[in-house]
Amino acid sequence: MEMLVGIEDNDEGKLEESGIDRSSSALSSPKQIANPVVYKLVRVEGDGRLVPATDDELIEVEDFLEFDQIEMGFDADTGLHEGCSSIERSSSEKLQLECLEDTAEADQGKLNARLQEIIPSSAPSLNNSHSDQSQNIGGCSRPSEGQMESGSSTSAVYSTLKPDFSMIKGEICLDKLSIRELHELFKVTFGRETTVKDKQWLKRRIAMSLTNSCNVAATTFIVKDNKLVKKCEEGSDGNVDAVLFKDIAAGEEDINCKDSSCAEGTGNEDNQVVSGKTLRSHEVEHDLCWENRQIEQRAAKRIRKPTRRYIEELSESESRDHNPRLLSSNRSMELEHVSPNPYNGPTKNDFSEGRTPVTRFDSLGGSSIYIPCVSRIRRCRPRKNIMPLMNDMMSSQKFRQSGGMVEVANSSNKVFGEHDSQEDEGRDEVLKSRSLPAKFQQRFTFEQKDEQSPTLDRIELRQESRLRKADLSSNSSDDNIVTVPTSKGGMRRKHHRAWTLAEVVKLVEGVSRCGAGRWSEIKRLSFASYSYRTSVDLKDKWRNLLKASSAQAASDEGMNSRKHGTVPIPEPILVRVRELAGKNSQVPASFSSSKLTACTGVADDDDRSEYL
DNA sequence: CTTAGGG
DNA sequence: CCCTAAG
Repeated sequence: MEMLVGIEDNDEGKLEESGIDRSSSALSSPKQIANPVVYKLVRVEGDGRLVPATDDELIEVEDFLEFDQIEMGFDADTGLHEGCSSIERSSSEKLQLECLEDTAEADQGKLNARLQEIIPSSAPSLNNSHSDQSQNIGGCSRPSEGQMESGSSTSAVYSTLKPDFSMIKGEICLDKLSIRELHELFKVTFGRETTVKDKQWLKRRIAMSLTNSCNVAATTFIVKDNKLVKKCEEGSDGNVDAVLFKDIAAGEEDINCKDSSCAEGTGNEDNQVVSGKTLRSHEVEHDLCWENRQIEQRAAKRIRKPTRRYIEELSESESRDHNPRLLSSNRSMELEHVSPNPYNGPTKNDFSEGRTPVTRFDSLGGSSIYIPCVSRIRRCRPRKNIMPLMNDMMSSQKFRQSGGMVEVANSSNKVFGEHDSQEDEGRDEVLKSRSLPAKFQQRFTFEQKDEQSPTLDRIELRQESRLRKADLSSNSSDDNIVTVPTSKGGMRRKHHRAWTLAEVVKLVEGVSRCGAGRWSEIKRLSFASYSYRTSVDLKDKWRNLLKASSAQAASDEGMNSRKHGTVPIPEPILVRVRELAGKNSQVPASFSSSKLTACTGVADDDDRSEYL
């Protein structure tokens, strides 16, 4: 014979107090179970029927309970627990009552319904319902496990009602107990009467007492060797049975640390549904509280449904904050999946591929290697990073579309390695840019329009191929990014990035389009893809180009191509630079104003003539 | 912040 | 490339 401890929602006697009408609400929704819980000791017959416990049995149980109680009891009542206890105590009864209503509302509907079905009246009903109950019971005892797996969160339907409250096969399912029963059990356990109507609270208390643990995740307990072992809760699920069990579990969860939160039950369910995270986080918190108080740590994870109170708190203070704390402090399995904000997850993912890692490393002070990348990123002027990123994406896409240039660039990159980094950055940026689809698209189109003419690209390719050798040497050396300590104390990355022909061409084009001096513009338009080239860099490069062009002009022959050491800039480009320089000097204003349209047209013509 | 110029 | 002054 097993004794089941169940909570019966049915007891309407308590309803009076709660003032909730179960019949109406209860059936419809579990949430509405506000009723008081009565504990009744029931004996489970071999056939699964529930029979009211005899005095003797009660006594036995009492002893049992008392025993545990002695050990743990004070926790529950004494209020030794810090936060929880105080809360419980001070507010417990009143709050609980209040809570009960709320809570009851939520869960109880189901419970009531089920109870009614299964157990019309607390004791008698049990008997009647035994068939179902028996199964349930079985479920409770063992099923609880299943429940846990399934996950109670979804529906914390208390409805579970089944006869579980009593011990079955060594298990005690508090969930099933009625308030009266719970009260009784409470009395037995703690040796005092309680006016608390909150089933959850009662269950929790009892459970705590029984388990000598603060962690009372589940209402169902397994009694082993006179010891109660909590059953896990968890499961929620789809099966009916599972649901029942789940409900139970849920109820218990609610019970956890916060008495005050008792009301949660009801609200919790909703909450759970809404956001598992929040709930869990709360649960965790509660758990922590308990743990702290009692220092008892049960490996068992608690799944706690957030109470309304919690929810409110969360909403106010931000569930996220709580979560992290919880996680850190209390690391429970559940938390992991729940707690992590979706936010983080996604973010990580996004970044993981791209730059983020690098950045992290940087922040960490990780390897210098990564740092460079970061620095590059940083360098990008535009906080508007998005723009650059977008541009990068655009450019890359564009390149791919166009074909030639890109391919060349890629190949060169591979060879040099330098480009690889570039590409990476580009990717990263792209990743980042995801967030701005609209802009991106706009940008993209824009870019396409603006992009260099195909001809140019081809030329660049050719040149690029030519240059590769030179670049190669230079690049390889260039790639290295060196960190230099700054006077300020900060480390400065000095990364020398050789200008590729493609970049030069772009620069020239940009200048032709926007005019010299509009570096930021050029940067945006033509160098979006090169995150590491800042407007300043463009300016500097242009300055160098001018010098080179003039020098070249003076010497007449392109020195560039010949000298390995020097940057091999194709003559056409230099020529063009020269022209642009002249133009700019002559009519900078016009360019600035006209920019794209006028400039482009003119510039293009010039450019083409040059290249062609 | 972007430019311009010097180092 | 970096740094800084200037708009």
